[in-house]
Amino acid sequence: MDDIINTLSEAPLFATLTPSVLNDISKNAHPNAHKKGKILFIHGDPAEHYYIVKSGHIKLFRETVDGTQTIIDVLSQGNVFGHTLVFEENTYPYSAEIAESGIIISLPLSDLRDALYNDNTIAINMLRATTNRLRLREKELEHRSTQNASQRIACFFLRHTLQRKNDSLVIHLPYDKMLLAAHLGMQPETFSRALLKLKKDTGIRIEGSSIYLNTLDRLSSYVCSSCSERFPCNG
Amino acid sequence: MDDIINTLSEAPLFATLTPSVLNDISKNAHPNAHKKGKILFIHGDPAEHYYIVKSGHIKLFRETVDGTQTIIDVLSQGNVFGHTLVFEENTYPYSAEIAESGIIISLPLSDLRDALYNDNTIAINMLRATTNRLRLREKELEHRSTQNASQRIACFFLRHTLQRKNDSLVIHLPYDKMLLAAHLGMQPETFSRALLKLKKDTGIRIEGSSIYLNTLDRLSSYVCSSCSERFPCNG
DNA sequence: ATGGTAAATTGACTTTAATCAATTAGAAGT
DNA sequence: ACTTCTAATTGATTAAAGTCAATTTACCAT
Repeated sequence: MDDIINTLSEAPLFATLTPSVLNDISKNAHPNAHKKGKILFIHGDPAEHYYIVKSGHIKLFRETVDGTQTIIDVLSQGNVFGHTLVFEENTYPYSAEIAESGIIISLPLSDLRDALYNDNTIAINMLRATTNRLRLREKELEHRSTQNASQRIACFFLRHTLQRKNDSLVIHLPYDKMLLAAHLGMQPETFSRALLKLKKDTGIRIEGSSIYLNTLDRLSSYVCSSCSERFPCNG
Repeated sequence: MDDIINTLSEAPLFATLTPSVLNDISKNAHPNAHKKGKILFIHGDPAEHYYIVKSGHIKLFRETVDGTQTIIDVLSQGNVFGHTLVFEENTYPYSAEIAESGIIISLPLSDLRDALYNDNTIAINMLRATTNRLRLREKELEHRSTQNASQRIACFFLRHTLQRKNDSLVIHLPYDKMLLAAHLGMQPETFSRALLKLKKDTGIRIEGSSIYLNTLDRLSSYVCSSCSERFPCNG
């Protein structure tokens, strides 16, 4: 149980909460091991739980009648999802599937709802987090019109290295290329060709799912020239 | 001053607030008439005010070094913007320009900040509003990959008629076609041709900036087949 | 180790939208 | 009404990504 509280308090959403509030929120938390392919919920299901990723990867997506999938997001360790459905009787606005096996903690929305109405810090934290996410989406939307396929891939690499805060210029793709392609809004074939072009244009080295960057400078000038923000951004 | 309070209370963000809180928030509100082309603030400026549109249209946008603009949103009567910068020392994440002359009310972020930390309902309202906006962006992102130019235009028409809640099947474009094209993420030339195609495909009638729809059915089956939501959606 | 399955790549081709250039239509101001 | 400037349309062409099909590669289970 301490373990769960620890995981919770690592998320910015809950970081600043008092131990007693944290306890309230997590009293009905359950960690579950899930295998790749497992569906957690489907777009339109009544929302009763929200989740925290302890390990593995989750794919949030929606699909049209004819089966075309769009990836909303791919979440990894520490990310929270489903918590925006805290209001009233709500349904999930997307489906969630385990993309890489791992442990997911589920928590009842009702507990969060209670805490939210009682404790202003939770509301403030959630507002802050949601605003950040909104900013990310706006930037993503910008990128879809100003950046080509190769640039979007390179942008992902840059953001990925910045997030990890390590000086290493080696990237190990966190999940397979098909999913990454979908996440970046392109076909696998396009991804493959765009990555090749990126290699030619910037001199990065590619070995399977390991990418070796030479310098961040080279990449950032390749990418960020067609973005409204300067490198390094808070992507 | 009553006038200002009225405008404020029409926004969902402030609708449920008590008169005394509303008063606190609006005590330093100033309505200003602005002409088309006027810049309210620029991406990167320190954020000190947020705004409510009383009339006219505001274009929120960002631009890359080479001058390419991306439209984040086009706001009209009743919309609030800039309020998400309520936290700490922040800078505007986009620029705002008057797209159609009108009256804009400016309010200091500091007043909102004070109210936000004191009154949980404001935080909750803002969270709700921001979550809705996030959902819209997610859907927009989906549309960019699943819908073609004609469908995106038709989708705009549908959402526009639904919002107005009138039975009339006549649409008067709220702002000029160049801006609408940019808002939908396409070039003016593409817009022009896509509108022509939409006319051929669905039999709508176009007279300058007036669009006459025959039925919503025809349009919605044309559009919503490549969307993950059924018509009518909450777009 | 190996056979089977899915991912990834590559090629050929099509579709869609962007771009460049020219013309026409419209609106605002004098 | 006329000038002027900008918006809107249309045409011709190019560029980018999607699609369809065929291989090759990588990985998992036995």
